[in-house]
Amino acid sequence: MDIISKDSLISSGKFAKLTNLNRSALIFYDEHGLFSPKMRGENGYRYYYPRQITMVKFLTLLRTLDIPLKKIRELVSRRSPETLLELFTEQERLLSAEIRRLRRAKKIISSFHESIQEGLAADETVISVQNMKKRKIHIGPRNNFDSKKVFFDSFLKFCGETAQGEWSTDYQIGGIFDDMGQFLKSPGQPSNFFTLDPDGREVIEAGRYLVGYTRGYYGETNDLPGRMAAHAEKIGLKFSGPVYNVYLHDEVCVADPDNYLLQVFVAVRAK
Amino acid sequence: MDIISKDSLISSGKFAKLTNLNRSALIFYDEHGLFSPKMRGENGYRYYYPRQITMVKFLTLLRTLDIPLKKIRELVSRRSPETLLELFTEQERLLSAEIRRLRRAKKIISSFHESIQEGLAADETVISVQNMKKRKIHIGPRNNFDSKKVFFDSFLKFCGETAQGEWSTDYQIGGIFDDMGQFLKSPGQPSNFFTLDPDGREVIEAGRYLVGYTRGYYGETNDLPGRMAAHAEKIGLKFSGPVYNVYLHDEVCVADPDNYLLQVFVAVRAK
DNA sequence: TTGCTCCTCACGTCACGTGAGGTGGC
DNA sequence: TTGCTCCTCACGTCACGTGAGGTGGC
Repeated sequence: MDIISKDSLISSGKFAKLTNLNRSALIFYDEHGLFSPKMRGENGYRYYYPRQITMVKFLTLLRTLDIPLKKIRELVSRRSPETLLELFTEQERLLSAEIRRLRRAKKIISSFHESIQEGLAADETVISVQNMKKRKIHIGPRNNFDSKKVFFDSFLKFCGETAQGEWSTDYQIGGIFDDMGQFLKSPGQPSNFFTLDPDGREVIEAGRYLVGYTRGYYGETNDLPGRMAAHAEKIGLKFSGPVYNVYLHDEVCVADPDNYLLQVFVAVRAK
Repeated sequence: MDIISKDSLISSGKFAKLTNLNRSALIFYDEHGLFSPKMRGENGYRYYYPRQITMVKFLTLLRTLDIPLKKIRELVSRRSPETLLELFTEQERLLSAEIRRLRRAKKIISSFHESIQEGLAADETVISVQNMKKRKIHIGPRNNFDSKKVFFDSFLKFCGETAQGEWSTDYQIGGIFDDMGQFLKSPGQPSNFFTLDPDGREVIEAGRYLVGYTRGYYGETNDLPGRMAAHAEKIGLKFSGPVYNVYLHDEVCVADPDNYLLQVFVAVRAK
């Protein structure tokens, strides 16, 4: 209960408890000349005085604010209201930036979470018409699949270029084909890559889409293009606008490349 | 422009640029068996293949989400949609907790910012009536200033006890006196300490307060109590409710303890 | 005497970043 | 020949946390 010693000399262990600091932190500060006990016993014991709590409060406050010890050390002897206001203003900026970074991480998680779950719920055997909601995306430069370039050369180039710019390449990446004709002709070669970036400039419009799924490595669409075309024909729909390819399951959540889950969708209208 | 080599072998430097990773990170992953180039030249040069970008994207995504390499390593071979959903859910929690911590740090900064600026604007020579806004606080246990206990013993005890509980001792600390009589009688011995914690249970009510300032170390009020009593008498006000002591400038922003700036305020009414 | 507390090394953490010193390739 | 790129050590970072091995105090 009354852990304050009567003669006002406090051992390192007790002082640690009172200040809610780890004893090793106290020793660390002592060894690094930041904050030392007022007294040492003959046996080497560290003894603190109650009023030394103010220095501990100073240190723990600034550490709580993630201010590095180096800055704290510089500050100790130069403290002034003006210096502190300046430091706090700057630290506020750093904290805000870090919060933004973490929020972005959370957005990325949500985005993947949604895709992975959508993938788990998908029935690969079925081609169906679905209403899709509007999504923002960032579209990369037009791909150039000449005779020598293959899928991964273009993909790597897209990653390199988005990495150079301010665009995040962390969101899932998909491919766009100008129209169903192009997708049928060269299904492994999208005209552009895009990321499902919620801060992107471009959009995938909300609307009715014909949706199909297939499994396989990047660029492999198996018989899906043909099946989608046949299905549309059968139920009397015609395609409109670009064809989107999105990997709901990719290297992020599947170890075997042959099991990547591709979702293909394209807007449809009645004929 | 075309940094993709024609034979699809990419040196570590080029691959680093394409993936927007530092070359040293690539080497680090290689050395730690997380991700290695598909080929080594006879001279030891690392050569990557374009399709290795998928592994880099996997790694950088998870690192962006602040997932430690240890977990990533465990995950690599056990990836599945379910595992990933679980990991993401947990990481979301961690990120949220960290965001809360940083937000709290920002709140603390704002609080100090306000106090420090108020202190800079204060005129110590003047006692005045001011309208104060409502503030939330957390009030500690009642102090026990018996014959042997001095200011810092009580203060330390307060810090120790708030540290044990869920209360933050990082916000500024002030003292409360039951009424003006008690403050006049023993101005260095507040009946309770409190923190200016915006998540506190108790409040300082909004209203008209008589406000005075003085400089000095903790517990030193100089002639302020008397001056405040005299001033109230002179302008025909009577005191109501507790007397609050708050250090606008303390060890956080002032190196010399004799320059700590104390603000004292107490609600007043017309006689 | 038995715990409990205190001490001082010394090493581990985490994911790289940064030279130093030297070599290979166009 | 001159840069440029690549290599391999090896050490630094940051603020402690965690033993190991031993001693002091009630």
